[in-house]
Amino acid sequence: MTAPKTARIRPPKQSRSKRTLERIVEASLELLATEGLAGLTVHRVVARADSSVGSFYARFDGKDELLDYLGERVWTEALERWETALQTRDWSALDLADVVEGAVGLLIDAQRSRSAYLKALDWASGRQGDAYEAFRNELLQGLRQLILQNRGDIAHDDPELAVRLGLRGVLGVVDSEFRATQDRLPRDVLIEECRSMLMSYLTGDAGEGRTGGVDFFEVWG
Amino acid sequence: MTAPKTARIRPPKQSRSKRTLERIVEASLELLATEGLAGLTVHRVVARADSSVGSFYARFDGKDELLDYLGERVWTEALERWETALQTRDWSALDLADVVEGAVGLLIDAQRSRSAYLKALDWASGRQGDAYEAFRNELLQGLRQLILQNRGDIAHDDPELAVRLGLRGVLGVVDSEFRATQDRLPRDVLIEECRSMLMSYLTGDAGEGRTGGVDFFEVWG
DNA sequence: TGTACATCAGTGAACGCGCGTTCACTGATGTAC
DNA sequence: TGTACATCAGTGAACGCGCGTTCACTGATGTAC
Repeated sequence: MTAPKTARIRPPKQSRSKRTLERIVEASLELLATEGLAGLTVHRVVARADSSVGSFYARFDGKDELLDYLGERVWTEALERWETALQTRDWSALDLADVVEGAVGLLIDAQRSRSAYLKALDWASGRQGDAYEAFRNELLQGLRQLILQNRGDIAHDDPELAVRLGLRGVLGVVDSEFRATQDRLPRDVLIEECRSMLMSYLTGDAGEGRTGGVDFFEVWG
Repeated sequence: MTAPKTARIRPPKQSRSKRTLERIVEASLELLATEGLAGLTVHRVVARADSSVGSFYARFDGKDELLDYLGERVWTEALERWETALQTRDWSALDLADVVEGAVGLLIDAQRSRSAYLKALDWASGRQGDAYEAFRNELLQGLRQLILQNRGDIAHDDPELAVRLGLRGVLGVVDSEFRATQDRLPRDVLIEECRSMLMSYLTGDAGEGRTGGVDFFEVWG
C-alpha cells in the first residue's frame, strides 16, 4: 500500500499565484463536500475561488490532475496528523490492554480527519475507494506494530493474523458508528466496547476450534 | 432503514418491450461494473443493449429514473436471496456458538451478491453509499434477532449493544478481506476467526471495565 | 530613484464535444367484426 | 380468415446545454543597470 502517485502540477512561482492555488484547493474540497461529485466542475471551482479558468489551467494540465493533486494533498495531510498523533505518546511503556485502548481511541479520532474526502475523490477519479482503503491500511499497519510489541500477552495462535483481523473489526465498528444518524454512542462507551472486543479476541479462550458444527451451503452466486 | 423509494417507470405492455427493458438493465449493470460511473451514459447503454434512445425514453423519464430503478432492482433481488438463505435453516435448534458461526458464514456469502452494485449506484446518484449502507443494516438486523434468541448465553452487560457492535465488527473484517487483492484467507479460516472474535466478545471475560488506563487527548480536528 | 524589459499571473470570451433529451416517423402487435 | 384500425414498440437524426479546454490579451511582479 503506497501513497497515490505524485501529481505533477506547474508550481506557483509567486506568493500571489500560490494563494490562488490554495483558494482553488479549498473551493474544490468545499464543493465536493457540499454538492458531491456532480458539483465539482472547473467553472464552479474557479468561481467559488474568485479565480478564472485561465488561472486554473496555468497550474493544472486539466481536471484529472486537479483530482490527483487533491488526493495527494489530503493523503499527505491526514498521514502527517496521524504520525504526529502516534508519536505523541511513548507506547513502549504500556501493556497490551493500554496499547489496545490507545489504538482504539486513535482510530476513532482519525475518523474525524479529512480523510473522508479521499473516498469522494476516489469515486470522482474512477478508482472506487482504492486510495481511501490504502490510507486505512496505512493507519492499521502502524497500530499493528504497536500492539505486536506485546505479543507475549496474546493468546491467539497466530498473533499477526489476530491483530490484523481484530483491528479491521474495530475499524468496522467505528465506521458504522460514524455513519449512523441516530443513537450514536458516546465516545467513551465506543472506546470501551471496541477495547473489550479486541482484547477478548486477542486474549480470550473462546477461540478453541469448532468443527462441523454448522454446514452451510452457499446460496449466493 | 427502508428500501429506496419505488422508481416509477412506464411499465412494458408487450413481451417484446419487456425483453428490451431487461437488456437495458443488464447493459447498465455491465457498464457500471466494467467502466464505472463515467461509462454509464444513455447512448452507451442503449448501444450495448441493442436498443435505441427512443426505446429508452419510452420506459424511463430520464437517466435519474434509470438509476433509481436499478437501485430498486438490485436491492430487491439481493434481499430476496438473503431472506431465502436465512429461511433455509431452522435456527431455533442451534446454540449460540452455532448461530454465530452460521451468521458469519451468511455474511461472507452475502458479500458475493450483486449488492456491491448498490454502492456504485449510490455514488452515481449523489447519495454517497446510503442505500448500500441501508442494505447492510437490513442484513445485520435479521442476524441480530437470531443471535439474541440465545441471549441467555451472552455474558456482556448489554446483549443488544454487544450483538450490534459485534456483527458490525465481523462485517468490517469480511469487507476488508474481500477488498484485499493478496493474501486472502480461505473461507473456513475467515469463518473461524470471525466466529472466535464475536463469540469471545459476547461471552468472554475480558470485558470488565478499565478506567483511566490511558488518557488520550484528541489530535484530530 | 527611474526606466526598460522579461517573466509570471490573471482574465473571460469562445470553441468543440459529448451528454441527456425530443420528436417525427416506421414497423409490430393486439382487437373488433 | 380477412380487413381496418388503434395502440404499442422501436428508430436515429437533431437539438440545446454545460462541460473541459484554448487563447489572445491585460496587468503585476521581479530584475538589470
